[in-house]
Amino acid sequence: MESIQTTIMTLLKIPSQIKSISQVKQIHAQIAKSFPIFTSDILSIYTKFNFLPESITLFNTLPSPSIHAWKSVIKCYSSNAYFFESLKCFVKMRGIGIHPDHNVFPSVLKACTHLMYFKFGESVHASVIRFGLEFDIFTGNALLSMYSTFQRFSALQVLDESPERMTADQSDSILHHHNINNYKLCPEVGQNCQNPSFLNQFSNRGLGNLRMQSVRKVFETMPEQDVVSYNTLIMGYAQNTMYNEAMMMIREMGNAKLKPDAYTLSSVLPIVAKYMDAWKGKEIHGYGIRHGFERNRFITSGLTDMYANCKMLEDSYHLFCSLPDKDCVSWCSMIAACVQNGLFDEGFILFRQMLSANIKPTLVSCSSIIPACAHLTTLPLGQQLHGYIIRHHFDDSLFISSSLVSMYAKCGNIKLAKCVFDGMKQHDLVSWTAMIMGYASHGYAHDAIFLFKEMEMEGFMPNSVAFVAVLTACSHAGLVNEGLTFFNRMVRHYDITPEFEHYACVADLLGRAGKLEDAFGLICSMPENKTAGVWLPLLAACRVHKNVELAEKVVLEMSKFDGDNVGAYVLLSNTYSSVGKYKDAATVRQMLSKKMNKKEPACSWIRIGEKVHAFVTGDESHSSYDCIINALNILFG
DNA sequence: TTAGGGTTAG
Repeated sequence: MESIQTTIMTLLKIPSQIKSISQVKQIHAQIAKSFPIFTSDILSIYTKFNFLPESITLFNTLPSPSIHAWKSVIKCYSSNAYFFESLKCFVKMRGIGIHPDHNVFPSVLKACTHLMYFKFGESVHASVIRFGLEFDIFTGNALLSMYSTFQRFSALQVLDESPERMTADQSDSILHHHNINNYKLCPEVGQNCQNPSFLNQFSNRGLGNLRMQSVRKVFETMPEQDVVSYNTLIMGYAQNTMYNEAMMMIREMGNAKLKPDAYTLSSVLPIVAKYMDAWKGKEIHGYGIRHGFERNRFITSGLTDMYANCKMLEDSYHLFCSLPDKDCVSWCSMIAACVQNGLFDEGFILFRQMLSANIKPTLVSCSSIIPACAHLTTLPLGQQLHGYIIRHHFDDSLFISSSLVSMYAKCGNIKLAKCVFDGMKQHDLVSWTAMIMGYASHGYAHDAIFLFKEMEMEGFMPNSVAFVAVLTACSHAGLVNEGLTFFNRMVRHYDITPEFEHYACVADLLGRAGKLEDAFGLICSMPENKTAGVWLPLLAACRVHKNVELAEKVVLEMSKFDGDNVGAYVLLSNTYSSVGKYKDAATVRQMLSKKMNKKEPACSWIRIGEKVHAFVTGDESHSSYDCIINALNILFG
């Protein structure tokens, strides 16, 4: 008996010597029989292994759990992502008058952060101050993380309702006299963040800046900061698109003699990707290799994404291939890299390879590959994916629904697109825009405009993409006044700087309506990006309205940056022909035939059944070539 | 004891 007791005492004093959960269970069984006084120690060992069911069962057998037992179970709940239960336990503990300590607050604050319990988190902060633990580095870091997360949603309230202004008695009474069930998601955050007016609020970068200042204040009031403190702030800046500030923090980190770790690198990579700074990205990659982070999953996925964003797909793929154990995120990063760079077939090949490697598609991988179905107009594949999505209950996701709406619209089935849109429990700006664009591309301009106005009435503030959609609708339907009104509202009311796409839509709209000089003037007023995409529709309009003089001016403008544009010469030649200037048309055609040799011919294709039929200019190799030509002759009379 | 990845609309 004595020797068993000695062994158990030794193991309990050095729990790190216990190597498996079965050993814990053996010790537990022995202690439960002989030494119930050690039950609390066994509980802490169960929680060390994050073994939740055993921890809870054991905890429930304790007649009056100690602070040690309470904090073990609170931590265990939090570590297993049972955040609500963790907070309930914390409230119960406070309710019976047990004082929390520096071990328990980080777990509780983590639970508040994940649940987005904004006001409850503030009360916990007040309690931290009441117990004099605000200078504990772990608690401080947990607070920093909590406010950094909250700031993305409603951190102005952090500034206005700082718990530092509460008295100790106030904070204590909050945690003593409330019911955790009253702390459902506070209205500004969490699931309800789809609330449009709220979205509008935090889409403003200026406010985001102000919010991060409050997080920075928490950082500065900490008596000391470690790597976690810096990383938390850097992540906060990065997630708030305050990239310069994030980079500044890395420099400050160096001044504080702290070395960037894997967390730091994975926070910086999205910034480098955003700025398409491949040189800096390579530098980070090298630093990662030198410091042993080469296999870190967060870094490898960040690098894959960064290289893809910098249009260095080969580097992305090389890195991806070098990974010995690819998880679903590795696959998804590479698939998304292909799809976002227009390599839709390659995206599909990888998707199939992922399935062969027994990696099941997740919600995210599904939403990455659906746009490939949309662009390749492969409806059967898209429908198969939709079936999979329904079977796996991914269809509640806004990402999934928006991509499905877009896919069905692009594949020609606007009714199914509307069906998915109407079936959504809630909409966001992206899903509204997908549906508006669907209507616009199908020529249902009035439906698109109606939906755009409905979206505004619902309180959503349209962004530049939503305006592209509604302007496309106006352009396709020739709704000149409506289009110009939307364009002006975008600039004056919503303060959105027009981009290439907006100019292209309006120029096209004016051109189709015969207001050729207005269209020319608008394009000339563009500050940059006067590329072929914006001139060609005007040139097409010149042909329709037989305006040779303006067509020549347009081609002259285009020759300043794209002298070999075949489309421009075809349209100019056709414009000459339309007014009977056949000699000029022939001259342009001669020039064209010389340029054609330098150009890769365009290709179009159609899917019939399971087969894709592709056609290239001048290619007569298709087996049904004669039938196709006969059919075309019938169609064109 | 505290911090992190891939996704949707042009």
